[in-house]
Amino acid sequence: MKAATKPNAYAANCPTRQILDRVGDKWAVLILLLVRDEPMRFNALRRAIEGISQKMLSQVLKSLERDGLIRRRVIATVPVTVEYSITPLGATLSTAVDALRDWAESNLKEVLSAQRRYDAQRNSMAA
Amino acid sequence: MKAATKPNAYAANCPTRQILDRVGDKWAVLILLLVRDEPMRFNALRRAIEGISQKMLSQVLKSLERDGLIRRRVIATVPVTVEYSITPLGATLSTAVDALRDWAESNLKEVLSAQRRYDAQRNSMAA
DNA sequence: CTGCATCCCCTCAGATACTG
DNA sequence: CAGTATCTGAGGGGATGCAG
Repeated sequence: MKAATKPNAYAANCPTRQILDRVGDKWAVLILLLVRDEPMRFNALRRAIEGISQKMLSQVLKSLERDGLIRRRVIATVPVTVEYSITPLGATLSTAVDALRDWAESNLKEVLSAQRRYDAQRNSMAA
Repeated sequence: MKAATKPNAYAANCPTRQILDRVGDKWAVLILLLVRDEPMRFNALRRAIEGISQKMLSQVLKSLERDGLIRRRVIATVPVTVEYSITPLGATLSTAVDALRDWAESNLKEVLSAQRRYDAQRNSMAA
């Protein structure tokens, strides 16, 4: 069809966008950062991440495993134990995510004040 | 209630999560990277980003402006011209986003092959 | 303990039509 | 050109109950 010499991130079909979407997932990034520090069990993750439902957790874990970012290891105990850990691939991604989180923590105040300024502006308009 | 000494990104109320969510937005990042290269007009953005609706574009532009990441400049021509450009704050964020996009482009193949492996595994199970 | 299946709500985003 | 307003469907995600 078209011989794109380099990926166009703005095209709908661009696979890079798939990755970006995954990173944008509400929970995926949090899970990634948690299991990077140490392998974690299902319910440990559930407790660690405030507000996540069991359905979402299991769903996101599955897709992260599918993408090769985390590893699922079943230990045949009674009852069964399942441990999630990060893969080398996932570790490289988490580095990029770190940069993002750092930015967020560093610039949070500035963003919040920009929001206040914007809202104040709008309110004075309305009045 | 609790005297958190440092922000807990896993807590529901953590404002850092707000930022992460914004970055995870399907369109926001694309817009940010586009206007960073050069100031762009509304319809130029619309054309550049395949698949975005005019409603979403206007909505995302507004929230990016609210966050202080882009700047909206109205030029009093007939008909009116509106130009969107990146702010210094937005530029620093876009740097972190670059790292992410680079990761995506570098590791896309590996992710896709991990997905294929995972799916093959599941199919053989089913059979 | 670690999940899957179901129900169900409610938001998000696309389509369409209209305005300054 | 640069938006806003309204309607509507699709689906993301929570709650609950059951299973290996």
